[in-house]
Amino acid sequence: MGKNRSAPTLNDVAKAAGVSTATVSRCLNSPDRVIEATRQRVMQAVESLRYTPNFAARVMAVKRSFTIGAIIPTMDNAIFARGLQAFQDQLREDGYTLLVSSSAYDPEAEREQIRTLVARGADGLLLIGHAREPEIYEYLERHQVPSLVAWSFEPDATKPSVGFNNSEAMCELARRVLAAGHRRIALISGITKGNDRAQARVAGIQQALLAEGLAIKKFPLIETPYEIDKGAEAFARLMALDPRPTVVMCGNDVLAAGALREAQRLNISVPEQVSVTGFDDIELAGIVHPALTTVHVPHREMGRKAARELVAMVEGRSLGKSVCINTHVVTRHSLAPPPAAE
Amino acid sequence: MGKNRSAPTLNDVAKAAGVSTATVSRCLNSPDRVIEATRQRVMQAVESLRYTPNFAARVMAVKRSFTIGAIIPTMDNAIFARGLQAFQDQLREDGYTLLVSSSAYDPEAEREQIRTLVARGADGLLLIGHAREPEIYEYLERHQVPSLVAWSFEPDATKPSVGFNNSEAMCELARRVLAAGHRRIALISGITKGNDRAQARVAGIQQALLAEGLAIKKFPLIETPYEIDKGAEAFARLMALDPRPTVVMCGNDVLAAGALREAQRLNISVPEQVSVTGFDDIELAGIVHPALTTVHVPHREMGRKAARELVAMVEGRSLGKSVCINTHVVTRHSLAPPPAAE
DNA sequence: AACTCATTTGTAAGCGCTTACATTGATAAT
DNA sequence: ATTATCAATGTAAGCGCTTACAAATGAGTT
Repeated sequence: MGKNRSAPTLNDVAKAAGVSTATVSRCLNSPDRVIEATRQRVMQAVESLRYTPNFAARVMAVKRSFTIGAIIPTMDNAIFARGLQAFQDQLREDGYTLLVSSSAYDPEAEREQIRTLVARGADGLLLIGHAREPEIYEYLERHQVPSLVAWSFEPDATKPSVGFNNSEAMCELARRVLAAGHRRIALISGITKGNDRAQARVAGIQQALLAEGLAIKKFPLIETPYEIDKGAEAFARLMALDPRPTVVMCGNDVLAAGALREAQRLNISVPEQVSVTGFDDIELAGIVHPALTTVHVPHREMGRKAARELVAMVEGRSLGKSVCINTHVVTRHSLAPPPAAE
Repeated sequence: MGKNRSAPTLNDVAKAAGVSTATVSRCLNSPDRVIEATRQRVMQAVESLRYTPNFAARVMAVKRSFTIGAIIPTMDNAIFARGLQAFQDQLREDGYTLLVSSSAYDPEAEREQIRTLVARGADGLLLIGHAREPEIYEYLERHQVPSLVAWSFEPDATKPSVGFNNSEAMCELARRVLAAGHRRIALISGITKGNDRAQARVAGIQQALLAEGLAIKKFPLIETPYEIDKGAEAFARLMALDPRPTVVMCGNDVLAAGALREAQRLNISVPEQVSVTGFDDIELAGIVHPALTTVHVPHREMGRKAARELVAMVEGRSLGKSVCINTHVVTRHSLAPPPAAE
């Protein structure tokens, strides 16, 4: 019959089933508003034509996409993977699809991606961290796209957030470090510019120091991208310092893993000679040698809760409630008292 | 002025600039088909209204979405992250957006996702591995969506593929293992059902054994999901065997990392008492202790090349050419000759 | 029997954009 | 002066779907 080679449309199905397009649409979207007999006929046509509704057309018609966008700094390492997976799982349960893109920690790229996602009709957006040009929030406002911040908890910020208190978490870890007897602390932080999580973690350490009323007002601090090799490099530099720090706290587990690798290369034994700590408690933390003492972040819980809240916002059931996720220090083997010799 | 609260449309811009919608559209899509003066006026209107074109509308009008979909088995660990990142980077360079979703190694879920992506108007699809119901390929055919397989290379398969020869790669590694003197080999494989990569890797080992003309026709084999804990578990079971294997080859680095962790817990020293090998050479491989002897897969290269080829297919410049990516064994410390004592 | 009301289905408008085609006005060629 | 040509812009159809509203049908009420 020289059938048209292109994909079947609602119209084709309607013709095949001998009904109107409206009826077909109803069969697909609210089956109970159509009588059993016709529904069967329509469904059969759908089957035999292998019809798949055109999403763009649907979006245009209903002005909803059932899509949530997420812009994460990177997909390259595992930091965001677990939380995002949970986010997606919960979203799917609620009937939404996740669109992910990564900004490579570049604010300009992030802006671009936000625009793209909005243009694509995302019903809501998940953003990582609060630090962002106000203009972006304005844009989101104007386009009426609900958005939520994760990986950070700041109830007073512009946007609601589902996350954890980075500074407090790190502060707690620092307290343990101090309690172990360390006084010469060094820090390998992620790049703090435009990254409120990294900033807060540094601040957390300062806070702990202050609280102890110690004379230590400053400590060696290296900022570097969240990459294993960078962590290794930074560690080497720190070890060249005189006096050498007795503990190297790291902005996350990836940096810590790098530090550990370098320690091994330099024949510096951890934790006997130098202690190392991480942050995140990703899988890596339990695998490296020695296993990392780090801050455990319940990423999955965070992901799920963020999804629930964002969906509630999208569906108009919430105006955006912030949720604080509790972290805790997990003690493994990379932190021990400093060497006795002074 | 009681401005409409909803997002501005092409029409709004047109009015604001005092031109027709066609002209605005041209300014945005083919600026040279419009005179400088009007363009400026239009662009200004775009700016001041903070206009973002509606993607769905555009897709409907041009029947192209400049979107590529990818369905990967999991985002939960790093196996696919690097390659996918490279895939995305190259795609962006060519003006396409990537939509990722994960199937959790579930064929049914994958089918679902494929339909979703097609409905969303993906111009092309990236699939992992060849093993798949023919019905799916039929569906893709019917919807005229070009698709490409990655992480596997099989020039004779239904779909073109950009990947590597899993069986040959593993065979080469097995040869090294044999050359080191091992005869009691055990394998921790991923689940082979519906996973041609896992199957091929097992086959590669069998091949190596056969080629050596050895009497070893079978070897202990445990299939388990690609998770660290599962790798650890499997390793423990293998160590309980009598006679105990002198080497445990693993289906990928994640399983190997688990094996290593368990070895440490059991106080079995690697490689002195038992050797362990991985596959993939993800970052993890260099960090664990001892560092893994494994198969290096140039994931980034694969990602980029897959993107290039798929875009070429989408743009009608190619009918689908398969590309083989070369892997090589990287020698680190987890593989050594078996203990001398027999 | 006449009427009301609910249920099922159909009709057609409209979502925001692109683009084939029509129109306009200016310049060049005759 | 007249006409052909071309560049810049406008007009309007249509992409595939949903849904407000209308129409038709049938059951229950009085």
